[in-house]
Amino acid sequence: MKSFKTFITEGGRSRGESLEHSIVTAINGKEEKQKKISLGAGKKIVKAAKLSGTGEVVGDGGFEVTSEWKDNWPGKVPSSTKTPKTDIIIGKKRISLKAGGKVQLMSGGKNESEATFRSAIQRTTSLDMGDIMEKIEKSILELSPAKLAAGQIEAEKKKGKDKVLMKATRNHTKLQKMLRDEFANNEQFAFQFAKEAMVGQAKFGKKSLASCTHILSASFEGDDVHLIPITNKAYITKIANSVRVVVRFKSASQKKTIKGVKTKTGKYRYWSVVSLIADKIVEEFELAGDYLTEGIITNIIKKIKDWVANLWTNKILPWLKETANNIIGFLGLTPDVKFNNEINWKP
DNA sequence: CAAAGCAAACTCTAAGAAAG
DNA sequence: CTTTCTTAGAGTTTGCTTTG
Repeated sequence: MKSFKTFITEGGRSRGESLEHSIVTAINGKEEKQKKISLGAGKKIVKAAKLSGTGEVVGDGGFEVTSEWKDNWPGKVPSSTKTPKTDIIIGKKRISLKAGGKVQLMSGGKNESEATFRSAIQRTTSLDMGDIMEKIEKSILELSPAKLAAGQIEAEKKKGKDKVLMKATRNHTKLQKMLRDEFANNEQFAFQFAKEAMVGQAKFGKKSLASCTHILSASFEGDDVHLIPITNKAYITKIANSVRVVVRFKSASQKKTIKGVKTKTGKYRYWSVVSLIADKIVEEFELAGDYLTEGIITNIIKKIKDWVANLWTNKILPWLKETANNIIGFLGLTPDVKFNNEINWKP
């Protein structure tokens, strides 16, 4: 018989968390049935991803952020922002599990967004970073910290009376457009921003248990399994290119406890967030093809050989001469991957 | 010890797209 | 032309930790 407490926590567990437990119990011996997860899903994932070693589910507590990250808060970094990217550890792999179709990579408030932005900028060497980046940063700094509105946010927006709320809303529109443009036009920036949101190396440090080394994606049924090391630039590029940037409010109803009963006051607290949403993460894997999961170099060479064989004579040479970027674009890699020393260009 | 603060899961909705 | 399906976008709830 399960204790009441166990019953409660199981009920309260999200589907993603349940799948974490399916996987971990599967690899540790006997898979335990989880709510909303069919028994066997964990085992299927373990097998398909070829996982080995002992598994554990990583809890929330006890992770510290780097000083680079801390700088973006005026005082203490709130512990609620310190959720690790790693969901489960199996053997030496620190795995972030992305289950189901839609995945939210981040949904950070002002300081979290600023921290992510800065870490991305610092890791971007692209030259075309004009004043747009300054504008974005300024806009991020204008994001709203939590405030209290008279009623529900949407209704207050319609009324238009709350000046602070209206100003913040205009800023959201502006910032969202700038970020979307930048994601579309500056591949390096998009890459670094999305990577940090997924992996957390700047936030927690490379060696921290809270930053992940692998992304594991699967359906809740245990199908469509992909285990990708975060060193796979082609994969992160794919995600960065398909991610949707959303700048918006989050809100929560204010509650007061009157004589032991929680009652809504009618007011709502709201704050700005920057979200990164990947809609069809599994399909992205399929589209990206097998060079994601297999030896990347081998497949690049194969790809080049096929390509060269077909097109060398009439198209390639002039095209190649035009700009090195064409090669990079074709391969779907980010520019700082060095590969041309090792490849025999002849078919 | 209530309230603030926060992320993430969960849920609803408006509006366009597709089907009948 | 009407109904149904899909989905982008947004609000709500949950479950913590920290603060005053």
